Amino acid sequence: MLEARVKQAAVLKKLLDAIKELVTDGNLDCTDEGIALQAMDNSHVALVSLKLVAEQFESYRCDRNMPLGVNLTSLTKILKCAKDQDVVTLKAPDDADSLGLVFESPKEDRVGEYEMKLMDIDQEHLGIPDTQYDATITMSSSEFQRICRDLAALGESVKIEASKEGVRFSSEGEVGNGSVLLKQSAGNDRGGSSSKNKSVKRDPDEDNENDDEDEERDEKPEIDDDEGEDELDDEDRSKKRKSNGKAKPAKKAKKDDSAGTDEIGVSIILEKQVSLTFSLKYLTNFAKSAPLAREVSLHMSNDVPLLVQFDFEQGTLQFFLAPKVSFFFAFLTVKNK
Amino acid sequence: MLEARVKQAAVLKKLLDAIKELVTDGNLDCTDEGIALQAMDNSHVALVSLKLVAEQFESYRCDRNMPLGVNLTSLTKILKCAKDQDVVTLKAPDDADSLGLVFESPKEDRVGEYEMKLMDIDQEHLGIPDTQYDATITMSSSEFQRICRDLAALGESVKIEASKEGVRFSSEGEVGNGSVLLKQSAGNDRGGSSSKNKSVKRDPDEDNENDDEDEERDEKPEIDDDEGEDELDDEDRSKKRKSNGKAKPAKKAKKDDSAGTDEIGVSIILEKQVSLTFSLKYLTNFAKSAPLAREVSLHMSNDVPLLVQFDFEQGTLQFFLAPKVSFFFAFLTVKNK
DNA sequence: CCTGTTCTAT
DNA sequence: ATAGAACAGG
Repeated sequence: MLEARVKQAAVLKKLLDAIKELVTDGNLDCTDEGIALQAMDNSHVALVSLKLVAEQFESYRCDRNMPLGVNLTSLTKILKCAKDQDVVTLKAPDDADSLGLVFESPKEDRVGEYEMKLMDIDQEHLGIPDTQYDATITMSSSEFQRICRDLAALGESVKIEASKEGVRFSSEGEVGNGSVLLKQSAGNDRGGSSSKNKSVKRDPDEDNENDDEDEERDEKPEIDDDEGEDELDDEDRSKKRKSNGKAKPAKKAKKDDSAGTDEIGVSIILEKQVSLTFSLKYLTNFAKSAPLAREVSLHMSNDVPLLVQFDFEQGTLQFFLAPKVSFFFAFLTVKNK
Repeated sequence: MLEARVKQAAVLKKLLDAIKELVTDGNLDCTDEGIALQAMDNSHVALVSLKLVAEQFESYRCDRNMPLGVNLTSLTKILKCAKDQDVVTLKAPDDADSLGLVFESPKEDRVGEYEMKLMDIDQEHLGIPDTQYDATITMSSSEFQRICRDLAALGESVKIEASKEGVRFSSEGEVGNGSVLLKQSAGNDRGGSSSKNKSVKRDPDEDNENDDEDEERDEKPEIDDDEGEDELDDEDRSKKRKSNGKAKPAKKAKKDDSAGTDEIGVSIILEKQVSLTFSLKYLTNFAKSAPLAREVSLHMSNDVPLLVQFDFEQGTLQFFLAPKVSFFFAFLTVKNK
């Protein structure tokens, strides 16, 4: 059986607001590690991957793996019946054909009990390669959302160009053209923009791109001084980012944040310059996850699907989208061979 | 002639927002006691009864009884021309074929004068029995609204079950089932839940139900200790509640409110357990009156129309709705025989 | 955290 | 025109 307790209904609500327009049905894969959902979007262009880790539930118990086929529209409706600060308990017996949800007000004077019918969903479990990306941009999620909204007013697609100076989003359309250039924050220029950060994530055997890395280094020797330290930096940063979901006190997620302020800034970890074009329709949809996390990271390599990732306290939400010249399925399967 | 002065246009606006969707036309029955409106809803399923008492107007004068047939949609339009704190004066000569409305800004630097055409409406004046109910639930009007909205997302109808532990609203539908249990507030458990409260409202000659009352008493002797006191309690409480409309300072309407806080809590006065099913479409409509009053009271007896009542400073707004097994008209006429 | 307001989408 | 969602303020 499954019994998972979530402190704040708000998290689940935001999650569903974030993905319900992209995916209408999906399996909640419940294991002892947590709850995951992975699904192609309705038009099979984008991939959504959600992970809620068991440790971050208030309590979590899952005796055996079970995929719970849920209609996300229905689940959204039911979650609307919870107040933001209600404690949510998800319950499903082993042979469940329905998912139980209990919403308890903090004062415990109000209990909502709901039961949602489940459905059988044939799950093509998609292998997502743990790719290394040529460029990783970390920025304010709300700024990302704003840019997508703004540019969507102009055109259908956006070109994202990442260089070490910054990242440029540009779009063209009937009424005109537009572009937004975000400069890398000063502080991040030190910690980011160079090659060492990524080496943390990179598999040691992927050496083919190291030449590029060196090239990049040569171009900016002045920012490579504290390389050894940065490896630690990066690990540290990602930890903090994770615990940073919507918690206000943990504002200085990056210790190397430019100003001592709570501003997020833009950090670019660049292996090599990339320039990719994506459908704004999808990006704006991804950007709806902004309420979940202060930061978003965009992971890009040329001719490879974009990864848009939101790390929040309870887990991670990832969106994959093929560039307009689509290698998406090739990309997805390449890793499994 | 009629000349009635209302301190705050906001009250009238909220009133019309509350009922205009249910009733499009109706007679404003003006007497020296105040202004009343009573009408079946458009589909003749629910009954709306509004009373504005003369004493609660800033000034009130009505020389002779006159029914003013108004189209509530038109009245709503005209009231939109008033600011919330404008002083409203309703004027109608004895032979009126139109109703005059004057909106004066508090600073008296702005005067709006409007005239609305009246219509002749054949008024079947419906006798509403002053029934005693088996269960009376008092709760936050906004919570009531919330619950109706939530459950309306699941199903067409709601079952309301009142017991001394609390009240349960439940609904079933395609996507699943849901229920909300509100526990009676601790403090209210003392004042409520027993039989004596209703004796305040009951006509002395209605003795047919007293047997039931005694039976109920025998079943729960432990809560009958402070009976004599409670009669006073109830009178006191209803007075306070009435003066409580939307006035923020008068928060502790119930002196026996559980916490000393400004929370409303749930109070249940139970003669015997009831379980009734109602159309959520109508309840959500009734719940639109929430802005008028912090509290709403639900009065129920088995197989008898529900009374949903909002008491506000200037008067009372009542809604009657037959349970899904409809004895409504039988109920309405039974008292007139 | 709730209320009131505004905007948008239907 | 209305109702829901997002936002700001208290």
